[in-house]
Amino acid sequence: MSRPLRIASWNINSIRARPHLIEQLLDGHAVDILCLQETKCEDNSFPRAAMEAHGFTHIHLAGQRMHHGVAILSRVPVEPVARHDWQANGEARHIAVRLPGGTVLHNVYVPAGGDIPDRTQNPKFGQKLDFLGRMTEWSGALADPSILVGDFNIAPHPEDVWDPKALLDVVSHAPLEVETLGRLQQSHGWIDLGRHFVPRPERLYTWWSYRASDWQASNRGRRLDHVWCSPALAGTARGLTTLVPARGWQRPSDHVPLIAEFAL
DNA sequence: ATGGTCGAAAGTCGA
Repeated sequence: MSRPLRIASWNINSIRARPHLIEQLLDGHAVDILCLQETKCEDNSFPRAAMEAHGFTHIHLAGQRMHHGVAILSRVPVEPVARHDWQANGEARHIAVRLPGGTVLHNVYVPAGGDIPDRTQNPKFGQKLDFLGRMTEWSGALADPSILVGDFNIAPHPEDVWDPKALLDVVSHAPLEVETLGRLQQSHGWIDLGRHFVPRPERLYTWWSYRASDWQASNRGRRLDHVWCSPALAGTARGLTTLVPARGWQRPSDHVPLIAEFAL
């Protein structure tokens, strides 16, 4: 039997500003498929040749100027299947491909949602909830065995944040958005591989703010990035690595990569 | 402790 397929998910915070991070990830880890969020560039300025030089010859992009943007880079043949616009506003936040064998891989960048967890005071928070609501309608009708990765911008459990009390009224851990994400998870029975492999109450984070003077010493992290899979695929999941040291690399992203292994 | 730091862009804004 061939070795498991390694699928990485990473909010890179501008692909053009951080090509060195891709190099460093690939030097240390065998990645077959790389899902990126916040590429922040239009498709015609994506560093396609540099990625092809790493063997990612199958490149599928949903980018836009300045903000957002997602990409799936693959060494193995994959077929593009969808680019959902769940807000119907043109923002590039989703791309999906079909893997060999038929599993569909979805890469999503959920809206951050602004600062105040109340849609009447903060329309961005309402947009985040509505985005998740439309994802839930979509997810409830999903027939294919699927993998859903990305920056969900929500840390659902108390152990997913450094201080659950301090973050109760902070967007990313507010009860309303956590409940809304829970409905999305229930709509398909999604398996949260982060907690499948690192059960609570162990703490697990994937993001640390740039604003801390020493991210490692203060360790005020949040688990905003996720890999979910269909129940039918749970038995194929072989592991999920959260590459925490990447937060300490040169000119880092504020998010670290997740690397999931599937024996598909 | 309402600052703190990034990127894209050339103002600030979004994160």
